Amino acid sequence: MAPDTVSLRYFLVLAQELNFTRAAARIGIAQPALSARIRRLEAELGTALLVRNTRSVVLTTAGAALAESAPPALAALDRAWETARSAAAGQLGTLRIGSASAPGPRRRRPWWTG
Amino acid sequence: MAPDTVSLRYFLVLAQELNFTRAAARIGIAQPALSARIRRLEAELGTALLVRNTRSVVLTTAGAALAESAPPALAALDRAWETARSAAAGQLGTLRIGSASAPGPRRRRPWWTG
DNA sequence: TAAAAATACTCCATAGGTATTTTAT
DNA sequence: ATAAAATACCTATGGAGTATTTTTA
Repeated sequence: MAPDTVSLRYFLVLAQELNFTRAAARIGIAQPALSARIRRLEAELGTALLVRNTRSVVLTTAGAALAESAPPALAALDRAWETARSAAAGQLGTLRIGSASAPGPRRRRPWWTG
Repeated sequence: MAPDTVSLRYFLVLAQELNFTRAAARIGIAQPALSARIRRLEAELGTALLVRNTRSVVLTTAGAALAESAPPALAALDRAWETARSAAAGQLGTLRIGSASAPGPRRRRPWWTG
């Protein structure tokens, strides 16, 4: 069974940064917390995702494969989630015509959006 | 952000059974634990997924939408997970020709496979 | 020697369990 | 009266934090 999505999303940030300290900062947790997450994730998978020492962090084959295949799956999951939200909204039958297509305020992309 | 997949999978079992007691038994947890899970899931989503009383459990529009859209997303996630596993195996370069296509022992499908 | 990951702890929130109560037919 | 969901309570574990240590270029 696939792991909890949070660890997976953390891993994807790390796969971009290839630096635990920076990735942890970007996510907003402490570096040891990220280390622990990744360790648990690897334990669950049964394989290393990254090879690290104090000077470099590189993806293993498994890590690269996951970094490539996970994002679309997570996106699909997020869409499913939003589908449920909008279905609930649709149920109410409320349609604000005036603001429906008006763009909202610009926000900085959160860490979990790749 | 989409929730942890465990709650989502529990919900999908419940959406099939439409009975907390039976769904909990099928999953392998106690009924109150499932009730709590679903309550938290609904809180996170911000909408009810099911309308229940002691005599009936029915999906809301949001619940039905989620029950429909979540399975393919979860399947994609499981595939991503397996991809990483097999990439790791591939890395080792080990190919047992004799048993590669031989079917393994038959197992009962676990609860999370729909 | 400096930068970065790992380790060692402490703390709290979450999720599970059992026992019991409430509710609707 | 009964079946099923909800509530109450307790416990254990996971995941976070801070402080420190280890490692290697």
